[in-house]
Amino acid sequence: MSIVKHLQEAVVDTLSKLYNNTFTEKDFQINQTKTEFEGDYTVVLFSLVKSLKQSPDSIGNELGEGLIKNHPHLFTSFNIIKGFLNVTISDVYWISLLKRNYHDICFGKQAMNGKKVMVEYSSPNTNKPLHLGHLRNNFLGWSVAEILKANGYEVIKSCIVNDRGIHICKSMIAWQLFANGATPVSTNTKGDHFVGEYYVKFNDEYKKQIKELMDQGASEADAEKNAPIMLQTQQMLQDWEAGKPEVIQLWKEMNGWVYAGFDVTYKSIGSDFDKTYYESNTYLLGKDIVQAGLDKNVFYKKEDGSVWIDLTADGLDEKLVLRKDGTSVYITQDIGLAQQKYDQYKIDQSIYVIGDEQNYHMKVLKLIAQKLGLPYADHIYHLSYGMVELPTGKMKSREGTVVDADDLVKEMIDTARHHTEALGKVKDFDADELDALYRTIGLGAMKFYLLRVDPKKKMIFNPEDSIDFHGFTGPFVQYTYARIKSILRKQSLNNQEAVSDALLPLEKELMVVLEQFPSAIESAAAELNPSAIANYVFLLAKTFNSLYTEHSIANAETAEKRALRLQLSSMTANVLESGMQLLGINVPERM
RNA sequence: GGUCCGGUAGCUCAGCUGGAUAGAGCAUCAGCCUUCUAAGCUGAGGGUCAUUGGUUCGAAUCCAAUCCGGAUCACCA
Repeated sequence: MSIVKHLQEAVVDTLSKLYNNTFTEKDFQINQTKTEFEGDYTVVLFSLVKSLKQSPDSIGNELGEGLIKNHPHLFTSFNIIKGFLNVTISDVYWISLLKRNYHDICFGKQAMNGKKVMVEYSSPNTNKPLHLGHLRNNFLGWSVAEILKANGYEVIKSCIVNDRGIHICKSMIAWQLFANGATPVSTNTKGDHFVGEYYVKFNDEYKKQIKELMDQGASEADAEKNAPIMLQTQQMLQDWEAGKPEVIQLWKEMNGWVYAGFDVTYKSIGSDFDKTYYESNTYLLGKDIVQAGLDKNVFYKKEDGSVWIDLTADGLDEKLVLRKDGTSVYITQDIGLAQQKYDQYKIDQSIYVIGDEQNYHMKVLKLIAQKLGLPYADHIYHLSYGMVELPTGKMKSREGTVVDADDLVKEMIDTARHHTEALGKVKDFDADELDALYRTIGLGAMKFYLLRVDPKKKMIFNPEDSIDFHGFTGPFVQYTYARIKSILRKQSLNNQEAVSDALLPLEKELMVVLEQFPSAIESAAAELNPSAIANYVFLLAKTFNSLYTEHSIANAETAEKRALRLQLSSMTANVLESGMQLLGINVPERM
């Protein structure tokens, strides 16, 4: 149980005894005491003033004395300043907490709770390579999965690959027109980049044709509709749906190139999935659900045969769920896929990591599921994240400002190499060890940079800041870990006399932060917010570094102090490692 | 226009279930390596928490209005 919970219970209990009434933890507030005052945690008394008809100071005195009398092992002293009751937690409490947990690499994690969650993330299109936005998505999805696991959930990571549709046909047509049979192998190009080039070529040609048609007097709308390359693409989509062998053959081949490329990228950033869905397999799902919805009068059919749902009563619009020709739309297959996920895994919760431009769509999806009375409807959760923008504005492929994932990874690893070489601390590493280290640091910096911001908010990716390895960054935390490990390699951490007379302020401060790790994991899971972990881990590293510079660990004043600080160091290293692991970031033993 | 999200230091962000003098990092300036890794530490300057009004003992935090920015409202996915 956390110290805050202990304190809440103690206050409730003491208030009840003192004032012969029932209280709950909602009747008062507990905060961490500000550093300028004496004490560890603070009970805010104002809310009690009215019901108890006493001044804050008098309540504080009675409560403070009661707390110490009833819980002498927990609290040692108190003071009251302007209506705030500052309570000091006993060193005995902190030291016994330390003793129980300093060697526990699972500190803060919950036992399995028997619940299953699916986290869907990444969800790439197979017509172009992954970019910076995908990286935010991937890191978020991975981290949220780890955070949920730490809270006792069984997690299934899934990915839906957008492998069909008009956009895929665009790359295919362009390849037919312009490639002369070139392949990734013949051009020595990574498969996803190779295909992406043809997607770009399509758009260039398309624009050219539109301009030609307009020069001949066509309206813009007509030109867009009648450009030969667009007509060819639409024909190809129909051929694909009809299963025309040579189209299917080309589609499979080009998708194969892209998958090979994605595999490399996923491997390099450490992403993987337990289950991959392909839209080419799922796009017909959901039609039977539409029929069931018609039977239940949740949906209605217009004269032309198209099927709709009226969501105007819920503040949304009328939405199409089936075209007049009977083919399904985006939302139809999403309902179908949601059903399939539930049928296959009997999941208790389904989390979708999708950008906030789809807030409306996900709202509609959930609402439709609810209206259909589907059992998983209430457990659909859209983890909506904001766009990643550049200091110059949005990324635009047209202007060539899209930050490619592979390029960025490479750049980060290169930067890590430069920094490491300049510092020259690991000259004895062999080539493999160095590669692994550069990768750990480079990826650590990148993941931390993208995860440290609240997912809901759009964020600015500043290339210069992102390769900074100082301050609020991944390498800062990694460095702190490596420093501790360096000490622990040289010092034996035998399980003895860690008792100390009194914790020094910096020792206590570190202990207080360490104690908050379980709460940090819990609230990160409740909010599905990895940035809470990033902030926590940074605070912990910073607090440790202060202690480290101020007090010697290996050469402490006494043997007891030495044991205490070694245990604090060990626990800090464990928590840093666990916390970073929740972000999908590795920590190096040396750097 | 409707709906949703955001606006906090020069920049990037915390803080938002109301609490004490609004916090970090970067950048700027001044210090600290003969001792456990200086990718570190200590300190300084830097704020009309978009604006206005309301609720209250107390508002960056809650409510309302306004201004600014973004997303979305496709028989695209």
